[in-house]
Amino acid sequence: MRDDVAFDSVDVAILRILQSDGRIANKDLAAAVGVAPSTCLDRVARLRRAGVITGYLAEVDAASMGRTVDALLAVQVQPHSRGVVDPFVAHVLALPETRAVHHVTGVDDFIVHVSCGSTRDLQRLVLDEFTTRPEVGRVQTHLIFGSWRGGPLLPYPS
Amino acid sequence: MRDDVAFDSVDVAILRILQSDGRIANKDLAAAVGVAPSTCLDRVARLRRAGVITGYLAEVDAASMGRTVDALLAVQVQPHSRGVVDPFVAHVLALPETRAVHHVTGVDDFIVHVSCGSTRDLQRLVLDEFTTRPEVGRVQTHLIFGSWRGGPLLPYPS
DNA sequence: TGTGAAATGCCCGGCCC
DNA sequence: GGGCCGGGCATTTCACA
Repeated sequence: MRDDVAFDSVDVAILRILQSDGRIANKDLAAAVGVAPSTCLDRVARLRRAGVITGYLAEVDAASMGRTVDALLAVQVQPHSRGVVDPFVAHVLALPETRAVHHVTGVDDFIVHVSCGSTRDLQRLVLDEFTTRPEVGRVQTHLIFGSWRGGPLLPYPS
Repeated sequence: MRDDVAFDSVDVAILRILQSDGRIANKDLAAAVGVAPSTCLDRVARLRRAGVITGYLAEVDAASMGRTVDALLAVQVQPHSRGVVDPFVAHVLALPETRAVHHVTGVDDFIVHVSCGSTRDLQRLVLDEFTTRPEVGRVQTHLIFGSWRGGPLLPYPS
């Protein structure tokens, strides 16, 4: 990012491991990538400072949080101007059900990923928080049967 | 998950903080939620064992990895049977550009989030890895202008 | 919840490429 | 000279009472 330096094989190995285990001990990470612990610590700190690693976070099981119904909402917004788009995004991000918002090209303007407790909660969410808003046109609800995460993000082309 | 025990305010506070800083020192986490470090450590281990916390991971800046073009691909698959769906998902998950796959209801069967290096790479990806496959029907490409993540996942209803 | 031993993180030096 | 390696101390973790 700030440092547009190329990554060597050690950096790539570090990035791969840290994306699947963000809490691995530096000692173990160093052993896994084949450098001394002090060197490994320096590499990780460098990647962090350069903005390549943006943060660390715990992943939480949605079902444990009472979220059994996931959906993608395809939303049309009118007019498609900044004065309307920015408040809409802010409103959606403030909802406790919102997992992610994507501003996209195509017939629909936004794809919103939400997690609800039931289909009834989902219905309430769509009716009370989306279709009631004046800037919101059509809302198409796509229930999610299942989701999978891709592999770690590595330098492109791989 | 396995332990369907209710969360108290300390658990919720822990889960909120860990979802934005997965590498916080146990000592600091304990101070932030207002319990002794030993107690806090036990709480976190309990949440981990119960399957509420599923893991920890580092977040990586997509631009640093050379991914400047994100898109959502809406894919129709025929026939919509397990014998076709499972290999399709496996194929998509094996692509280095794939960030996430959602199996959804509606006109389209899958929404695939991909990160490419350029629009040219995106074109290649769609043509070589999706539309060439016999089970894949229409593929609609929605470029992503911008994305936002929702807040931490907390017990529902909040 | 508080304490203590073991382990870890991390700053420091010198060294080699 | 920039990055890599090993030593030493402060900090943290984690089992125990």
